[in-house]
Amino acid sequence: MASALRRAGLKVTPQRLSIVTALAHDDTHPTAQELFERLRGSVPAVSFATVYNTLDALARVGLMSVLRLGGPARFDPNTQPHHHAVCDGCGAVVDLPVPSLAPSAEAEAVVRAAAPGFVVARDERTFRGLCARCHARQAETRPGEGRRTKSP
Amino acid sequence: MASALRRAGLKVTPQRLSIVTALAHDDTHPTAQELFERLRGSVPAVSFATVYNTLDALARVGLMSVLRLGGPARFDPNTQPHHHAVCDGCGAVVDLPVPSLAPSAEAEAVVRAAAPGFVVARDERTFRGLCARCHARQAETRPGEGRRTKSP
DNA sequence: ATGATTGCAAACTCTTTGCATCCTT
DNA sequence: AAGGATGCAAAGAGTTTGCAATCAT
Repeated sequence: MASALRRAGLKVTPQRLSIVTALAHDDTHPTAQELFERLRGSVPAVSFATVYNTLDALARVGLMSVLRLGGPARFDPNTQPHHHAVCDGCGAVVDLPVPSLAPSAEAEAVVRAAAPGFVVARDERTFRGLCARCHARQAETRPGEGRRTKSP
Repeated sequence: MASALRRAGLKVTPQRLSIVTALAHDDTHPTAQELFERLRGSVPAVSFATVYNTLDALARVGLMSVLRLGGPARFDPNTQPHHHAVCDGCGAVVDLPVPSLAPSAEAEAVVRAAAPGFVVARDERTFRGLCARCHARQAETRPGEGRRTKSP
C-alpha cells in the first residue's frame, strides 16, 4: 500500500496512509467532507485541505478515481473500469460491474460519426433513477409523481 | 414556444423567451455564465440570477436538460434521450444520437444485480477522451503522454 | 388584483491556494 | 539537506436565496 504510493512518486505520509486505508474499505463513494469527518479523530489527524490535496494527487496518479456528478465530488477507490447507478432521491452511488457493458466498437462508431477525430478514452455509464428505498418512499408519498432533487 | 412555457405552467416573460430562444439555436451546451454574457446586450436584458432561476425552472418541467459533469453546469436544449462525448482537454461537449445505444435489458439486469430494487429512469452515457484538436495538440506537445485536466 | 418573476446583493457550498512549518527521502 | 507535504485561513468558483419592486395572467 505504501509501496503503491512510492511507486507513483508520492511521499508516504501518515495522512496519506490514513486516507488511502479509509477509502480502501469503503464502497459508499464518500465526499471529501465525509472523509474528513471520519478521519478527524484518527491518530494521524488530517486537515481538510490535505484531504483535497491528497485525493487530487491520488487521482492524478491513477490510484483513485473521482466522481463528479454535480454537488460535491465523490471518491472511488475502484480504479478498474466500471459504471455507476445514482439515486436521484438520496444521491447514493452504487458500483456496477462492467464486463457485459464494455465499450463497444459500435459506440466508438457513433462517437466518430458525431465528433470526427474524437479519441475515446473512457466510456462512463451512469444509470440514474431511484434506489429501492427512495422508490418506496416516493410511492407512499405521492403516488404517480416524480421526486425532484436539486444538486449541487 | 411561448405556448410550451404556458403549457408547463410557467409564465411567459421576455427574459424567459430570450433564454429559451438563445438556447434553442445552440448546440454548444453553454454554461449559465456564457448564456448570461450572451444575453447581456439583448433587448430584454436578463440578470444572472434569472438565468439560473429560469434554467432551473425549465429543467424542472422538462423543457431543458442540465449537464453536471463537474465544473459549471451546462445546459442542453435537447430533451430527447441522447448521450455525450466530452473532451478532457477543452471541455467541449458533443451530442450523440442515441438510437443504437439505447438502454438495454441487459443493462437493467446488471443494475438490478448490484442494486436490488433500483428503478432505472435514465441511462446516461459519457464518452470521455480528446477531441480532434486537443488530440493533435497533445501529440505535438508531449508525444505519448496524457494530458490532464482539473475540474471544476 | 394576485401571485409568480425579476434583479440585486449577500449568503452559501464546494474547492483551491499562499505560505510558513514539518517531515520523508 | 532538499523538496515535497501539511495545515491554517483566506480567496475563488459556482450556485442559491431574501426581499422589494415589477409584470403576466
